[in-house]
Amino acid sequence: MAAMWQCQEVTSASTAGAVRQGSLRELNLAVVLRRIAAADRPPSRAGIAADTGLTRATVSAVVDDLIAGRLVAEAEPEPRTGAGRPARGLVLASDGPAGLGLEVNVDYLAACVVDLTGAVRHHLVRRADLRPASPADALARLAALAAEARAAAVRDGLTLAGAALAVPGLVGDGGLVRLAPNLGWRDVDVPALLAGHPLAEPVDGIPPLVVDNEANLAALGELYAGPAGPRSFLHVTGEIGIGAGIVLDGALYRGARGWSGEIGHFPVQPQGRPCRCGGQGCLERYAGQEAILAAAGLPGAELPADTAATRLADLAEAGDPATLAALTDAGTALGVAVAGVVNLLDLDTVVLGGGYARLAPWLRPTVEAEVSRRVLTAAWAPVTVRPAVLGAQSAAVGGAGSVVRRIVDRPVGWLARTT
Amino acid sequence: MAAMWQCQEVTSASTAGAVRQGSLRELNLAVVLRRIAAADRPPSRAGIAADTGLTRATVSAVVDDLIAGRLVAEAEPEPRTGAGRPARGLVLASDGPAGLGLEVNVDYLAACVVDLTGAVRHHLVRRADLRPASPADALARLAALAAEARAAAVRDGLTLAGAALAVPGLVGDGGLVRLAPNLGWRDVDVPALLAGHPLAEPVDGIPPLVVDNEANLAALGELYAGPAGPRSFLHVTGEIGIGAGIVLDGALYRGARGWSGEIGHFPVQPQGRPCRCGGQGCLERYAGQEAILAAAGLPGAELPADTAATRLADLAEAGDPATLAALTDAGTALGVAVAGVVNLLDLDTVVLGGGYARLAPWLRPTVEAEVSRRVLTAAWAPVTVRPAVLGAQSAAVGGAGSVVRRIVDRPVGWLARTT
DNA sequence: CCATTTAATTCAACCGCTGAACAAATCGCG
DNA sequence: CGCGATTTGTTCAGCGGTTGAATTAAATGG
Repeated sequence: MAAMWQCQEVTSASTAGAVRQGSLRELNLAVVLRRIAAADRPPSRAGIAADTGLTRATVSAVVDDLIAGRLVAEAEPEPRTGAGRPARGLVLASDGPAGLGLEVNVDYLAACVVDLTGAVRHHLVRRADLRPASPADALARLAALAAEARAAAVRDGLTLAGAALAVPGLVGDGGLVRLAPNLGWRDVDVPALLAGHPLAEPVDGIPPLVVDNEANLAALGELYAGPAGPRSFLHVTGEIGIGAGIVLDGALYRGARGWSGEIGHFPVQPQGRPCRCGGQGCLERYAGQEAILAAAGLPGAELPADTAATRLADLAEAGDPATLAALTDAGTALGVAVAGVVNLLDLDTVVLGGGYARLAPWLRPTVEAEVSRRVLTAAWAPVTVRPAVLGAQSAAVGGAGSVVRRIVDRPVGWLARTT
Repeated sequence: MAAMWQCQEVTSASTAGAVRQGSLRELNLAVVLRRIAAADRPPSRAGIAADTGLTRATVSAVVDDLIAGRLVAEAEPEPRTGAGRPARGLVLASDGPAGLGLEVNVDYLAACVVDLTGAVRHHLVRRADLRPASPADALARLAALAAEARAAAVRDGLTLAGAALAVPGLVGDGGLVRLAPNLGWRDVDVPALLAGHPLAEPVDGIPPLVVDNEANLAALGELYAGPAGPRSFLHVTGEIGIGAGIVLDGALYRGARGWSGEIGHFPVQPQGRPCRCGGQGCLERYAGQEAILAAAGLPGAELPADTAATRLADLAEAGDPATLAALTDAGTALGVAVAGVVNLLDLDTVVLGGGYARLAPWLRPTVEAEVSRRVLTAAWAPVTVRPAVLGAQSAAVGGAGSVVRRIVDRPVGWLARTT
């Protein structure tokens, strides 16, 4: 029950559980819907039947359910192909359920609405320094922004099916934020602080809000962004701390306790600079925002993350030698860590996100150099290093995407709700 | 098709594929069989029904199929509990299918037979220096050993359902060993070299032999060894090279291309000793067998892995200061790497296997020290470091276990074969 | 205009789960 | 010793959902 507050993908109902009579329909609804979602052009019922091995009769029945539940729509203009009755293309509905993605960060609040097709329908950002604000105050402001986004979604005829909140910190069970150092949060019980707000009112016993680490949700955002993207990759988010979202075989890997991705404390210099974690030579001390700013000769200012990346990028573009050197050093440290991870996990793609997305032009060459030097299999299996396509805002989009993805993976949950 | 040669677990038939009418039975056979396999005492039909949510009638029908297929047997002596008709306990059959595990290593060949219950029924080891032998010669000797093991299994009334071969190197598709440096193998096509031998003759289109990396299979061995063991752990195999098998959520993680686990080139000292991989300061150069032997003042002898670990253990037990210092240094380097991995993947257990199993008494304290110092969450989520329960021979046992595990995960494959 | 082709629907048949009733086996209690 | 209580396992009619073939729908091409 507590785990429900944590965002988690539904891989398959049958992995562990028994398969009852009704599960048959439940599973086939998911199979057909996933096929429609994954197709690059609107597939026909007959095509789905041929691909999946189901009968055309079954697919028709399943599709009828999906259309009745506003998850699928028929695409009117179908591409002509040859002789025979023309197929009627099936697409994900763009007026059915949608997901609400929220983000609290050091210097902004964000809310976005993503529909079933993955399109970002609305995106609201409020810039504000949230460090002085209390958690209750920050969440109240976030709730107001969420209400605004919800109103916009309703105007579009969308129904919000749930929400996901991205937080820059460790999240435990029950939506409890154990520690968000840069926000100054510790043991903040988000659902309790939102009590009374619609976001916190369970519908059918399912809380509409999940709370998750921003690096995890940002990685999901990248995963959903490209339909044909890599299925295993590392998404590194560079802010004051450095976090990583790990996607393996198309699923976010959370770790035994949900605390995976702490790449910031990867030892890049075991006898090096001491770190607040108690170790020495952690990546964060070489490629974290503060380290880069310091090396670039900028005052150890309390710059918001976004501003810091922009400032560094401006200086780098202007050719400032200190900044360029700082970025080279940071890229080298990052490359050492990334190479270690790639050696261990055999990933083919590394995504630079958060502040790193903006700095990718300068970080990428050094990271790639370290990777190709240190990764054993790099010679005959190249590793791609690229900036995040969603940029710094991918956490909110990824959160919203995770909501709709859950519907695609288990449509029965949504269908049971409406009927 | 090529992937068939690679050992891979079957998570669930429905994860991707459609669910047809017959899949219902297929899935429920797996559900019931898994439940019997995972139970700590022989469960009854009624108990399984209560646990899974299936009807007693359904469970009975499914169990009948399983018994007819020699996968399950009724345990005669059932523990008395109270009033009511006594339950008839169900156990995995110990006279049905079995798996054959094979291993080629630098200084020995091994074959073992594991039955459905996970019991090691036979275990044959031939010590021999295989580096001078050609791959064809080594495989011929292995085939002879396999035939011996098969004969022993047949005498027990067991039916070999497949075989898995553990190799200390990178394995590609189609059973091709791309590189096994310590054996001196390069691009060795195992199925081709075994042509004509029963091991290489496909049955029902399924090749009976899969080839896999020894670190991967050893990790699987540890996974299967403890029924209540950890579901996510790192299994580090210390030999001349250092490999790791990564088990996440109860499944072996292979990486995007099947080459995960190269922890030997984790950068523990980025500006440190150059490594044959082209990088610098790789773990292998500090905690590999050669490095430890050199630090202990032993000649850079071409010792077999097993002998080297034994020699070092003997010296350490005798209190030899150079050896103790060497093991401390190696443990520190290993601990740095392990801490990095645990930070990244949030694992709760690290298993020391291969040669490290023998050296665990001396390595463990330093590894644990580095882990607790460097792992962020170590304070409130302890990490267990322990030697492999199967010791150095876990790869063959794990390979055999993976064969029977595949049957438990998808019993239809076996049942369809016999009927 | 009609044969051809492909898409989607309809419908009887069938597979396998469901639920309840029934038979089997043991314990408790008088 | 006998009988009710209790739990296990089986039998069987019922039913949900897929199957496969026949049918209708809608377009192309000669």
